[in-house]
Formats: sequence, C-alpha cells, structure tokens
Amino acid sequence: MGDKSTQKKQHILDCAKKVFMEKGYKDVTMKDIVEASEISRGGLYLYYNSTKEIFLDILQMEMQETDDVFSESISEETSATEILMLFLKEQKKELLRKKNNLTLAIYEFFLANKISKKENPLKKQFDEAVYFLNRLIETGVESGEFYCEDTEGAARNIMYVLEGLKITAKTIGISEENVDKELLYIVQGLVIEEE
Amino acid sequence: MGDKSTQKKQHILDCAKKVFMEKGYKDVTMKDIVEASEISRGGLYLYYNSTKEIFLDILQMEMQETDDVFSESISEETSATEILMLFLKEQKKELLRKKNNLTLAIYEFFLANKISKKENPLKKQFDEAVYFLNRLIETGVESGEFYCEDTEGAARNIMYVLEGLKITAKTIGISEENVDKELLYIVQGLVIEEE
Amino acid sequence: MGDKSTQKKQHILDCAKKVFMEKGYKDVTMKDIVEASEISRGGLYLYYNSTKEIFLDILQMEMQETDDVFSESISEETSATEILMLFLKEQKKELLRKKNNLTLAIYEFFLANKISKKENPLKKQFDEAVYFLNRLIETGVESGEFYCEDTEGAARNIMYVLEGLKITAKTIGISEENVDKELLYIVQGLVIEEE
Amino acid sequence: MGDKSTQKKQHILDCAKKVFMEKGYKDVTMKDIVEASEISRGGLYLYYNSTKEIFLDILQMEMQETDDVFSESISEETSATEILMLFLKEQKKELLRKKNNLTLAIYEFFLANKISKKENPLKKQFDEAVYFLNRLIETGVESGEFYCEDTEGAARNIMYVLEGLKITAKTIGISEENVDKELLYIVQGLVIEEE
DNA sequence: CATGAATGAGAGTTCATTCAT
DNA sequence: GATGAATGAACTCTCATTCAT
Repeated sequence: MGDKSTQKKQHILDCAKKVFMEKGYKDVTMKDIVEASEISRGGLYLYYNSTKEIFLDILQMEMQETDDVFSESISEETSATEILMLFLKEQKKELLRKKNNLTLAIYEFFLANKISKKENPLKKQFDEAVYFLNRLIETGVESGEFYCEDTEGAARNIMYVLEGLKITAKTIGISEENVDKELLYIVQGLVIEEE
Repeated sequence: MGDKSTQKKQHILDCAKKVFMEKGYKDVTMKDIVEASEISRGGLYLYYNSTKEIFLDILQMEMQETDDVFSESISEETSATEILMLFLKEQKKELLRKKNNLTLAIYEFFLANKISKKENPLKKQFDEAVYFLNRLIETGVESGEFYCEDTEGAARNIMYVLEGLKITAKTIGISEENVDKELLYIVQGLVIEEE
Repeated sequence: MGDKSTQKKQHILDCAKKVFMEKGYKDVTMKDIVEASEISRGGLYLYYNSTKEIFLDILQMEMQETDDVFSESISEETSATEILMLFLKEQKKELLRKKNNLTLAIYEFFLANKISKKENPLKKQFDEAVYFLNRLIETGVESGEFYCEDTEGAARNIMYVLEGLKITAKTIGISEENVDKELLYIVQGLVIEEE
Repeated sequence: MGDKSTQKKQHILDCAKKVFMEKGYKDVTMKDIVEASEISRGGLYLYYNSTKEIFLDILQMEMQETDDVFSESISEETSATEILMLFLKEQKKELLRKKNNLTLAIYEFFLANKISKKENPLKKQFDEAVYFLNRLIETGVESGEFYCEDTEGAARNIMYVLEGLKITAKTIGISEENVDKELLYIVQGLVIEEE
C-alpha cells in the first residue's frame, strides 16, 4: 500500500519537475501538473494540495542528490586544487545550462515563500557547500597549495560569488567568457602561483 | 494637457510601486493597482495596459534615481577607502531593508521576462556599478590606499558578491552580522593595512 | 462516458438554440447560454469555447433535420405539382414564422463570418435544394405537368426568389398575401394550365 | 449656426459611412466613429447618441442618391430592353462589389432593428424599384419588346430574385458567372426573341 | 482509492456614457 | 459648443477545488 502510494508520488514529482524546469515556479498550475502526469484532477489532490507542496517535495529529492555529489568528490585522493577546479567546473556547467534546470523555479519559489531558516533547504545546501569548501581550502592550505588566512571567509565568499553569478545568469544573462573570468579570479585569490 | 497626463501617470507609478514593494511582481494584478491608486478600472487602462508596462516605467524611474547616487558620491573630495565604505554601507542598508524595497519585484520580473541585453536596465545598472567601482579602485591604487592587480576583475567580483548577498537575503535570509563579515572580507582584500 | 458528454452537449445546444432564436447571433454571449442552460460559467467552457462553436454545432444539427425533409417528401408517390406545392407551402410556413426561427441568427452569422465555400453549410443546403427542385421539375416535365426549357435555371431561380422572400421577410417584413402572390407566380411559370 | 451644425453632421456621416462599409453595422462602436471622424468623444454625443441614429441618417442620405438614379435612367429615350439591361447591369455591379459597399451593414441593421413599415427606408426603396420596373415592363410590352401578362408580378419577382442574389452574395458567396446566368434567366422570361 | 465533470471566484479588457473644464 | 479623462457595467476566459460516481 504505502509502496504504491510512494511510487505514485514519485511519478508525480518526476512529471512535475519537468514542468517546473520549463515554466519556473509561479506560472505552474495544478492543471499543468495534472496534464503532465496524466493523472486525474482529483487524483492529484489525493497526494498533494498545492504546487507548493509538490515543489517542496521535489526540492527535497534534489537536495539529496546534491549531497551525494559532495561526498563523492571529496573522498577521492586528488589535490585540493583539482577538487576545487572540478567543483567550479560543475558549478559553471550548472550555471550555463539553459534547459533541464530548476534554478529559475527555485529562485521564484524562495522569493515568493519565506521559509523558516531551519527548514529552508536552500540554506542547508548553502551551508553545506560552505562547510565543504572550508574543509577543502583548509586541506589546500595544509598541503601548501593555497594561501588563505580566513578559510571560512573565503569559502563563504566563493559561495556568494557563485550565487551572484547564478542570479545574474538568470536575470541579466551572462556569457561563458565572463563566468570563466570570474572563476579564474576566485582561483587566483587562493592558489599560490609557482615561479 | 500633456502635463496632467504625466502627473496622473506619476500618481499611478507611485501607488503601483507601493504595491510592487509589498507583493513582488508576479502576484500584482491590474485590480491591485486600480485599488491602490483609487482610480477606475477603465481609467488605469487609459495609461497602462498591463502590470508589465507599469513595472517597466517604475524601473526606469528608479534607475534614474540610482544614477544620481553614483555621480554625487564620487564628486566629493574624500578618500577612495571612504567612498568604498560609503558605497558598501549603502548597499548593506538596501540589502537588509525589508520594507520599501523593490528588490523582490525586480528579481521576479527579470526571472520571468527575458529582456534583450541591450535594453535590460538591470544590466545597465550592473555595468555602471562595475565601471564606477573600477574607477574607484584605480583611484585607490594610485593613492596608495589599495593594492590590486586587476581592478576591473575586482570591481566585477565585488558586484557579484553583492548580487550574491542580495539574492541570498531574499531567498535564504541573511543576518546583519553575516553581511558585515562579507563586506569586511571585500575591503580587506583591497585595503593595505597599516602597521 | 462519451455518451454523457454528448447528452450534455445536446442539452447545451438545445438551450442555446432557444437563445439564438430569440436574440439572433451577434447579441448572444456565453453568459446568455450559461444562464439558459443552467450550468456554470466554467462548465460551459468544458464543451464549447465560443458562441461561434456552439452555433456551428446547432447549424449542423439543423441541417441534418432539413435533409430528412427532402428525402421524405420525394419518396412519396405523388405528382410533381403536388410535391412542389408541398415544398412551397413548407417554405411559406418557415418564412412567416416569427418565433422558433433561426433564420435571423443564421443570416447574422453568415454575414459576419466568411466561411469557405466548401464548408459552408448554407451553400450545401442551397445546392441540395436546387438539386432537389431540378429533379422535381424534370419529373414534372416528363409527366407533362410542367413546361420548362431550362430546368436547372428554373430551380435556381426558385431558390433565389425564396431567398429574396426570406431576407425581405426579416428586414422589411412581408405579408402572407405577398408571399402567396409570389409563390403563385412561381407555380404559374411552370405548370401547364388545363383549359 | 444651423449650417455649421449641418456641416459637422455631414462630416460625421461621411466618416461613419466608411466605417460601416468596412465593418458592417453591429461591430461598429461609437469609439470607432469618434476615431474615424477625428472628433472628440463628447463632441460626437452632441450630434448623435448612438450608432443607430448615425446609421439611420446615413441611410437617408443614401436613399436620396438612389432615387436620382432611377429618375435619370428612365428619362432617356432608349428602348425598354436597353433600360432593363442597364438596370440589371447596375445591380450586378453593386452585387459583386466587395468594398465601398453598405449592403452588409444594411442587412445587419435591418435584421437587428425592426423598423415600422411606414418608416422603413428599405421598404420604400424596394417599392420604388418595383414601381419603376413595373412601368418599364409596361412600356416594353406596349412597344412589343416584352411579353408579360402580369407586369407587377414580374416586377416584384425580379426584385425578389435580386434580393436573393444579394443576400446569397453576402452569405454564401456567388460567382459572376452565376449572377449572369440568373440575370439572363430574368431577361429571357420577358423579352420576345426574334426569329 | 480514482475519476473528471462541475463550480464559481476573479483576472483581464472594452466601451457607452457622463461631466468638469 | 467642444473636449477627452474618468467611470463602471459587462463580457471573456481560466483554474483551484470539490464531490458524486
């Protein structure tokens, strides 16, 4: 029973996610999701009562996947610089991807819904990224790859820059060239250049 | 008279601005603006045909005011450091202000409407700020206050950080303490500390 | 079930027909039909998106009924003269009927909507009537009842006269006496009078 | 004074006529006429309170012009056949003209507004045409050009056929060829062919 | 559980008509 | 007289939400 219900919910989330990726958050109606999931109008209401509920569940799903990415990358035995580069490259890819991207919907959602800090998955994700970067930079400093006096400050700074790039990409638009420039600026601020 | 029409438009913009500050962009209906400006349904349509038109006019109004701020501050005969501090302080105030703030509406608007780069007032504002900061940093470097090898890179970087702080404030929420930390980080990256 | 939907559509068409008979075509709003059929605003839109769609369906319904009239009348074993008289009598009845009459709506509709010739049900009906009359006159000529050199010409002429009477009835108004006169004129042009 | 007012009214009628020729009757709004005549909204209401009033005045204007046509044509010293041909040719031209044509508007108007018989200008025009044709046919019969036992019946019949052609042209559409066929049919019914 | 027809509130938009200037 | 801004009623259409089956 519970299993079947979970499957159905999963199906709804998968279909709804596609809709949110296409239309952002605010323009999505229950009707859209009904149509995308080929479920009955009433049927959908058995599982979810609003697009908000659905979106929150999608978000939770997403966050879990992201978590895994971090833990994987750090487990490898590569240099801090390499991991940093990989991380930034991943961020860049995400940043420039136009389709199959929830960023727009996420921004629209969190701009419209004030979620209490404790439950805010975006905050959780942000803090985790800061924590990850902090550890990474510490590692880099220890290994002599990086120079940094305030590792946590640097970590936060990187995250804010990335946020800035992300929102700029969605509102103003940004060229790959400008993303590269900015990421390079970050790296140069950390890495000790060899002579 | 053309003047009377302009006055009325101004009245509409003023009232509508309040609405946008309260509700963001997407949730605002023509009816909301009709009620806020206390004119008739049909009356509003004499001047504007959509919330989008109204919002774009409000934006133009805002941008002009912002322009003035830049030109004023730089005209003064103060040190680069002081101007930078003033600029960041201003940004901080804007960042933390909850009410009387169009940021939310602006984000919602530009997330939902892809405006061609050339006409995008947000881009114009961003670029102008970068230009202003770049000149400011150059001045500071010349006067020996700042150390910076890539002034334009630094200027852009500051702007992305500020964007990051702004969107974070609106989506995750941010404490004054964290803003201060971040602004301090920026300043420390530039200013040569005296011993 | 498809059946239930069809029933509902039929109900809408029946109610809408009454409205069109009363108000013609152009003055009828979706609201009128909503009220007449006692369903909800949104409910109507489940079946039809405009008065035009509804009217076209009503028309199709009507045309089918008319078809049947022709086929019935001709199947009988009566003289051509008798069938012609029956046909004209039917037309006269239609012509003079004030209520329960779609003529006005039909005229308004086809004056306002240019329908491609191929799909124009009015044309179809006209052509079928010409065809029917042509065959009827041929039969009459063969049986020695009628005199006519150009049977198709006569058939078309009758139809144009009937159209003329119909539109005159709706715009200028026409007395039963004048209709009789005109129909008599038609008959006299065909029938060979015995001495 | 009165003169100036008459001029203004004439201006309104001229402009409104163009609008009615383009859009028919029912779709024309006071706004349309205001725009076409480049007069103020309130100004128009000083002279006319509805499109109906305006249309009726246009109609009166038109009818007067038509009257003249009849009186002219008959005054000439040409044969009845020639005058009939001229008359039909004129009707045909009118029939097939797509633009600069009030027919559509007239039909829409008289379908929507029941005008008392005595004041109905359409009826007046119809009756005058019957009277004219009747006299013409009588003349033709006297001169031996035509054969006709019931001249008034023939006159009425021609008018109904013409009405039929006119409404058919506007609703179903009609080819020039078909008009010719029908007019020929009329003429052949009257004219005595020489051997 | 599941369906989808039905409801009705509410957004957008247009225009006849009025009225202060 | 003449203007045109302003009003508000009315129409179209969409969707969240419910409920009988």
